[in-house]
Amino acid sequence: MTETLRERRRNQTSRDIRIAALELCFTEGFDKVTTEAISTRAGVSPRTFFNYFLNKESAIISHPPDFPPEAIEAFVHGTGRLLDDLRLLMRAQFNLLQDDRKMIDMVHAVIRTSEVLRATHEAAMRQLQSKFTDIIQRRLHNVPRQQIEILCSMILITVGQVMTDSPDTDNTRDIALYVDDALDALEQTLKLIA
Amino acid sequence: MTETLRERRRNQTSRDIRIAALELCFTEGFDKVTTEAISTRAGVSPRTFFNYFLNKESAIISHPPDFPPEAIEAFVHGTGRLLDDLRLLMRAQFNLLQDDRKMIDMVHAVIRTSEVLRATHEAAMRQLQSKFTDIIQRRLHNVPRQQIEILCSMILITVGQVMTDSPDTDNTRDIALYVDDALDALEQTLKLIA
DNA sequence: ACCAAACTTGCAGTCTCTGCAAACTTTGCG
DNA sequence: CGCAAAGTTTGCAGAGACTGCAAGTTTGGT
Repeated sequence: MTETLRERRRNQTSRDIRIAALELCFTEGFDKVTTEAISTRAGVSPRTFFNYFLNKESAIISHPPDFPPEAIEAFVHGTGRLLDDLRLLMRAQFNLLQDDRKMIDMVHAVIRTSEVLRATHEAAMRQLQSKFTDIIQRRLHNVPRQQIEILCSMILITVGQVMTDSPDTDNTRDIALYVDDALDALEQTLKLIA
Repeated sequence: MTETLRERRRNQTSRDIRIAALELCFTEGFDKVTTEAISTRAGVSPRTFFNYFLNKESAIISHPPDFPPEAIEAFVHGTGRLLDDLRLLMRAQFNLLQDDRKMIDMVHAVIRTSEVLRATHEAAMRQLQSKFTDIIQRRLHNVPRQQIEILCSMILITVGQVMTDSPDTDNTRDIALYVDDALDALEQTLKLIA
């Protein structure tokens, strides 16, 4: 088998805690929910909560998946317009999220209930950004890293803004459409400045 | 007189705490310093610390000053290239910081010692950003707010990146030069995409 | 069935932060 | 000056996040 019993248990407990946290925070707001309440609902001791998560925030915010390797290669060796190829790369990434769509929307709703949580979310995004920067750098060897960092910030900020601003999702939309909205908004903005 | 005794005392205590916090965190790192240590060094009780500051972070991070009104008007009714006029506006804002130059550099150094602090700093920047957006919106009535928000994010992110990335300051440089560096980097980046 | 490694739990303790009430200070006023 | 109102400081008790430790339980391999 691919997973030992121990691993399955561990994943299950982790999921239990995450879901307990998400459901509680969705109704009560992040700040009103104690780690004790989460642990109880998840059926573990408060101490165990901290064996799984570094802090209350990380039970809600999880790291986004990596970019799919084949999409990375396609981008790095791509020959299209930079923004168009970026769009493809990001769609590939977003498609990985399709399955957790419902959870992701809940997480975004919960993020709106707390400044701390928002900050944690942004920290997670920064990690994504650093991977993102590395990838773009591979395509644009000769461009100074600082500029690429700025470019990445611009893109991720825009995606974030679109995802939290957009009126409550109808949930039927393809999640990758966020990427399109964001990049369109970005292109409009660029015209503004030029 | 312009300030009553009470007000002067209050300002002085606030400054005492801020300085105690900054000095301690500069040498020990934000996470190693307790609110008790800060209070003791500032010569007040731990309870008083929280009468002055909402939390440990806010003793380090303070809100940036508002944009000077005359600079705002100049920008709103300006006729130059958007980015050039923005540059003037931001320089005017940065010039207000000139006096606290030394403290600001320390704050930036301390921010690097803690994720939490960085997050708090970004939250403060977000507030600036919202004022910034309002100002630009006044000049560009007909542009959708979302695009202006993106524009502001881009600029503030770039400034932040320049300020934290730039090799340790020589402290003699005009602080407003950060604005120039940032906007130059931004313009370079835009060329990349076009 | 048995042992070692992995996991869970309780407990005691540190730290941030809040509410409350008692003591003290400043201020405005007669 | 002297006194009341308003503003401030402080101590104390307590909630809640989080850690280290040690004792107990479960699992995986032999």
